[in-house]
Amino acid sequence: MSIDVSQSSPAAALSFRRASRADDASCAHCPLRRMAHFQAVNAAELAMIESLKQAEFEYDAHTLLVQEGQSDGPLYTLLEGWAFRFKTLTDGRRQILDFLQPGDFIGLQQKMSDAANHGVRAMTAVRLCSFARDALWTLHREMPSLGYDLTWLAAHSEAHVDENLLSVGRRTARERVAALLLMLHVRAAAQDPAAARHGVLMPLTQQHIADAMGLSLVHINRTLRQLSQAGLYHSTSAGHVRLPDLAALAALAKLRWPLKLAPRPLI
Amino acid sequence: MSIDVSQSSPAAALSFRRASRADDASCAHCPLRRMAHFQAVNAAELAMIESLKQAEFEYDAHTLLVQEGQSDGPLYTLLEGWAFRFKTLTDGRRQILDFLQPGDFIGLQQKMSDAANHGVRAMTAVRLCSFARDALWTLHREMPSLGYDLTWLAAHSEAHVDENLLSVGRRTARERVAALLLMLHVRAAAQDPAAARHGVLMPLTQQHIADAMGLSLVHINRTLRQLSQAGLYHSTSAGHVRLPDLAALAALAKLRWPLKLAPRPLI
DNA sequence: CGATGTATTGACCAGCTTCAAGTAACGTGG
DNA sequence: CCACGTTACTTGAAGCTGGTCAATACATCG
Repeated sequence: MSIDVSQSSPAAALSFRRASRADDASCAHCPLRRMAHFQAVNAAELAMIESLKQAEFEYDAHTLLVQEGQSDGPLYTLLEGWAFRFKTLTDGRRQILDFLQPGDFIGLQQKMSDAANHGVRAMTAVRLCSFARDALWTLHREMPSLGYDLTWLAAHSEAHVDENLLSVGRRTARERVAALLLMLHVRAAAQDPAAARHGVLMPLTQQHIADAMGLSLVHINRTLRQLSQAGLYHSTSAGHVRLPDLAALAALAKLRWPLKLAPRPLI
Repeated sequence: MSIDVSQSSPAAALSFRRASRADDASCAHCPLRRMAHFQAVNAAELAMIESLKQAEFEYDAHTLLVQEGQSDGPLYTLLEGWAFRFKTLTDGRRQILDFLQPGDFIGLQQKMSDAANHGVRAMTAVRLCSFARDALWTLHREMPSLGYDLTWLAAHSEAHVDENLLSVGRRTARERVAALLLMLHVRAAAQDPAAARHGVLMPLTQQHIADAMGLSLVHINRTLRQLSQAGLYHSTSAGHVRLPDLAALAALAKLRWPLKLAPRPLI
């Protein structure tokens, strides 16, 4: 059983720092927008996004970005680093719902109800772009194309959770780990296709994998070892992961393959 | 292991019939709109919805409404009956993602990508309201308040999957069944608060519960029996379910309680 | 140089699956 | 009206997947 105690840990509570708005924080020069992985925007859309942007923040790894049950939580776009969404049971058992990578929107689901029904925690140091509280409605009203993008993001966020639910509900431990590594690898590689040849940076601990796949830490360890011995998984230091045979992993995971990612809207 | 063979079953393939547009199928008189459970719309919004509505269809129980991988699938609002969304592995194992009740939107996620990444199957006879293929973009463009509602629906659909993922990943069999029954009961009761005193109509088979909670049919049977003997669950004939002590079930399921449902937008 | 977080491995066992068989309810056609 | 097919539900027995407990190794870091 995995218990989430980090909320009450003083280290986690104190481990954040803020950065005021950087000098060149304009959305036009946002490095994410240069990636082919993200959809292009026109000038009007860019101006609208810019006008709703409030500031950039930086937080340390392990910072709690959104608390479960929090009302009137923040609205962010993740610019740098990884985070995860999670839910806990009343006795503390934690389930990771999905992992967030640069470009992902934080707080959309929560703004649609009176309180957040999941928490969000940074896995690495993160850089965030924060938006005005009423940005969602403003986007819809003033710029329907961006409102449409919000629906797109919500739908695709659900698709990630759908895939994880399929894994946790119907895949064996080996299949789950293979599927998760594969999905994260594809998403991470899409952000930097060139560098992905030699492996991809995936700042996961085995505890993260366990909490995402509904398994115990011990069993994840044994399963990773199996995959490693089968030559399907190789992890170097500092979270650098190489998956030498993606197709074999996909077959093992009973995953439809190949997987092609559509360009994402970026708000 | 649960294998989904029903796609290839001739009974399922032939078991649908269509109904042409009914005489009084205007949205203004839609019985769903009279429920307090759904948000009110103004005249302009109602006219917009009406203009995008194409026809009403009726299908028999077990009909496949959306096929996994289908491109250019339909866009429906479920008016009557229950359905479920599901995904399958390449070897046929099936996971139910969530259950759809009247008022739920079908096809939103699928329209946001080039192909449906999940299937939808009717559990009972269903009545559906179908919309034009480009209705999503039209709604966003012409009536931002309804575009916002679409985002709302997508976000809340994800919340259901989140809850199921928490169950499947971190709850024991007893807790999972308790949580599922409770969530479905609350949603069903919201549709007809008056009738809910004496139990609620839930057209679930034990196989559905098994496929939704990632357990085997046999184990669901034993678990339901336990709950029944504990006096927490009572099922009469024809899928009428009574949960005598909701708070006790919630405590058993480690679910935050009470659960209040916000009024849903209805498109 | 302890302190802390992460990874690793062994031993034991329990929750759940699988296999198997049988009952019950219902509709359909002879 | 009964025989039959179909679907849903029930129960027992055996065994496997993965959990729990425990101990150790290893790294980083203030």
